[in-house]
Amino acid sequence: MSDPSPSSLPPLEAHLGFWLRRVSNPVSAAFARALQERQTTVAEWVALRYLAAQQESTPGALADALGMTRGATSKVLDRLERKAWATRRPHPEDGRVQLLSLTPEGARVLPELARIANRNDRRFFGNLTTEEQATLRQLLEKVAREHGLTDVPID
Amino acid sequence: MSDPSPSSLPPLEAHLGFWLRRVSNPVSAAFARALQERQTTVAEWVALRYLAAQQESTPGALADALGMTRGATSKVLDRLERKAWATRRPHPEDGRVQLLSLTPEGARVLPELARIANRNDRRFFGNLTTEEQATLRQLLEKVAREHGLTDVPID
DNA sequence: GACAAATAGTTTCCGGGGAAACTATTATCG
DNA sequence: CGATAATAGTTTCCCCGGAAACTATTTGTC
Repeated sequence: MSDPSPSSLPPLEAHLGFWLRRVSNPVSAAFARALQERQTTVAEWVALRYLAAQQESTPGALADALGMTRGATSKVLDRLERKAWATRRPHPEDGRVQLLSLTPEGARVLPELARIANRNDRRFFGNLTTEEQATLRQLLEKVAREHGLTDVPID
Repeated sequence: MSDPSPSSLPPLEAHLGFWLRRVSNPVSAAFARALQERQTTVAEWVALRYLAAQQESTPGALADALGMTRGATSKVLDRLERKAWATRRPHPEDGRVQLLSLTPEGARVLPELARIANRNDRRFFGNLTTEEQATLRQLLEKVAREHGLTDVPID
């Protein structure tokens, strides 16, 4: 808590950010490799889930939901459109806005992708008890909430 | 059954991997931006910290510690050497191995980088109680341990 | 109404990391 | 001993995402 003396060695204490990366990166990497078998990225999966829950959304709202920049989100939408899993069409009243829709084909692949996500989650967190899983989720949600990272669709 | 309507799918927020990414990515991104003021990446910071704790290590061991591929680790070492924060020298007995060392200059910048890391950690996790921080760390460590993602290697 | 500011989205450029090919050295085993 | 496998590291190629510049549209202000 109190800052150490300047002459002492640098505090090599494990930061929580370190442990988050330590766990999150391998989990996401494994998930990414699993999704690759369906030619899909993690961002595309999250975007698809969002579009399934939020009809008539926009790229800006999707960017907030993904926790990504609008530029990166634009490219995610390019890939989804190329696969015909989502569509963009102009807003009828505001010429700046694009309206997003999930295609039937996009909805069709969702269950398979969800299966991959479930498997990956079980693989990494299956050894935690139900209570531990709930605690971990609550703590992460608390941090997210207190930093405005909660633009997740409430379905 | 076979009703693939999106509402029948488990909610996206059910996955712990989702919440991990949700929190970890912004934390790491903010950290990366802060480190940029010292022309340093997150991987370089972790590598530096590792080299300070593990004298006479090797690129392979460092790769394991970073949770990165050997190729990526090789490039991290390139950057550290270019900044004269670390050195590579051939192993005297095994011609395949490189021995790594932290330079005095590298040791000198460590406290400043640690200060940035501390600030970032406080910013994101300062609102958690001491107990919550400990719990979060324990849970993350447990997941890491059970998947061979150990922190500092045991000699 | 005209012009500046704000908003939405896209594009361009660049850097970091993964996968796999590649080089070099050491270990294995017939 | 010699061929092959295994190990350590590096390099090459590619994809993804961020930052910032850019286009287009709408809003605000006088």
